[in-house]
Amino acid sequence: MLDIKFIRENTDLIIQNCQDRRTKVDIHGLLKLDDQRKTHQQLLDSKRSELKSSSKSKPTPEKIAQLKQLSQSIKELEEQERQILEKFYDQLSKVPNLTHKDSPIGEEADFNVLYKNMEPKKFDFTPKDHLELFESKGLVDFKSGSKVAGHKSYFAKNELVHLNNALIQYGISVLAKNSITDIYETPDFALKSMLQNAGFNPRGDSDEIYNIEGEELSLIGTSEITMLGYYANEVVDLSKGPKIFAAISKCFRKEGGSYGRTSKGLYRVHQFSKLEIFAICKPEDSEQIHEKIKNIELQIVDGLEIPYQLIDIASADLGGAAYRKYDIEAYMIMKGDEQNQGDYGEITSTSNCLDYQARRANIKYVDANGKKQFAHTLNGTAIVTSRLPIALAENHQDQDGNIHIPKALQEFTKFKQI
RNA sequence: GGAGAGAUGGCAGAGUGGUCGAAUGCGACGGUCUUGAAAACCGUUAGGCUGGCAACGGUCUCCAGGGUUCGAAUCCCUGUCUCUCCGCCA
Repeated sequence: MLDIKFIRENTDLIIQNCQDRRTKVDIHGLLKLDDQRKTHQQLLDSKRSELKSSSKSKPTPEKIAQLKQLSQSIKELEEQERQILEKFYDQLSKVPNLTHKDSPIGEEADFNVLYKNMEPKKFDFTPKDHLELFESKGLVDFKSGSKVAGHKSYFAKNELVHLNNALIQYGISVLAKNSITDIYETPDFALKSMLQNAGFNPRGDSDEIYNIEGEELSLIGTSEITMLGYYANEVVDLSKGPKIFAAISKCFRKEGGSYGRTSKGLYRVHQFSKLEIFAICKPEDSEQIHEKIKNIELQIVDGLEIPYQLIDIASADLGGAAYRKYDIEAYMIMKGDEQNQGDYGEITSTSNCLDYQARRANIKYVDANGKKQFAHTLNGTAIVTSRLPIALAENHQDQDGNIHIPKALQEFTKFKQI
């Protein structure tokens, strides 16, 4: 969330930003709630003060009757305060983060293409999509997956399992080359309050999040949640530089209502594994670290020899927390239509959230003046199973339906092709 | 899963109904002393919200949420976590 004082002092900017982000929030209403909150607090404080000063020693019986009344009115005021605060924070948390000056303003499709590594291969045969390729080799089984775990679940088998493991190991090795050696395996579920810290809403009818019945727990959609939680309410020591981690977890997503060609096969599934990059840093370092994470992602995908485009996400598609977001989209046959052989589909995403998440999760560091300040947080995908195998299979297939394993991956698996 | 014990400031650890945001010790920081350091001594040492130009105030926070009471770190209930014992288990 943003600082209410900042919103007050930059109201026009915030209102414009909400428009750019296609987010409907009543900023003037929010400021009124803030006024209400303050006035109410002053009233409550003065009542409390009165009661407190009378409670320092035993009062006379006549006095007690008065104090009872006072105490009662405080309870009523406290109840009102709860309601005001609930409304206030509900509204405040809807205000999206600021937007980087270079992020394109516009709808989801208005992203900027920053870089393309190569032209997609022109196949001199009709290329298959990953589902055909994997199913023909018996490497993926959606039928059994659905039987066991419902729609869109699957069993990965044999070479695909080895490929997934090799990808993770490959990702870890690239991170290590970039001096990211701290690696955490996180819980795959977390308290709902932790999801909210990260800007997810596990309450109500979520289309995205699996809640665990009878528990205050949800399955995580990304280890960003657990990593943020790890540092929630902590003062992080950044005196020796930023904290940059790798985190491994399963990711669970409901993906409510997504059917059809563009989410075919492994593209949109309920469960996958992810090697994530997560960073906490001082405000002055976050842009540079964002570039660094982006470059690591490029290295990873370069090594896989997959055609891709790097895009700067447009304002309407940034979500609530990101200040700037880069996605890498790989060329995929499955994304094609009658006109095009294939098209680009997201495989990684890295966000700079500034102090938006840290403010809610209360993650601080000590600045040069010894003052505690909110840190900046960033995250980015290193490796994601399911989507990377799509890109590998569809771009490295031959006429016989074999999939060639790129050289960089061969170090981590015995297969040269599958 | 059962039985018991516990959760207090950066850390350790007092505090079982009123003047307690909280003794004491350690650590940290500042100062005196010293050529410098150590020791000793003196002092400072939570965060949020909020009022005020400021000086300086108000209030909240002793795991969390409820409750009892004129008044709660202290009493009651629920939950979370930690430890010990038993059970079960990879």
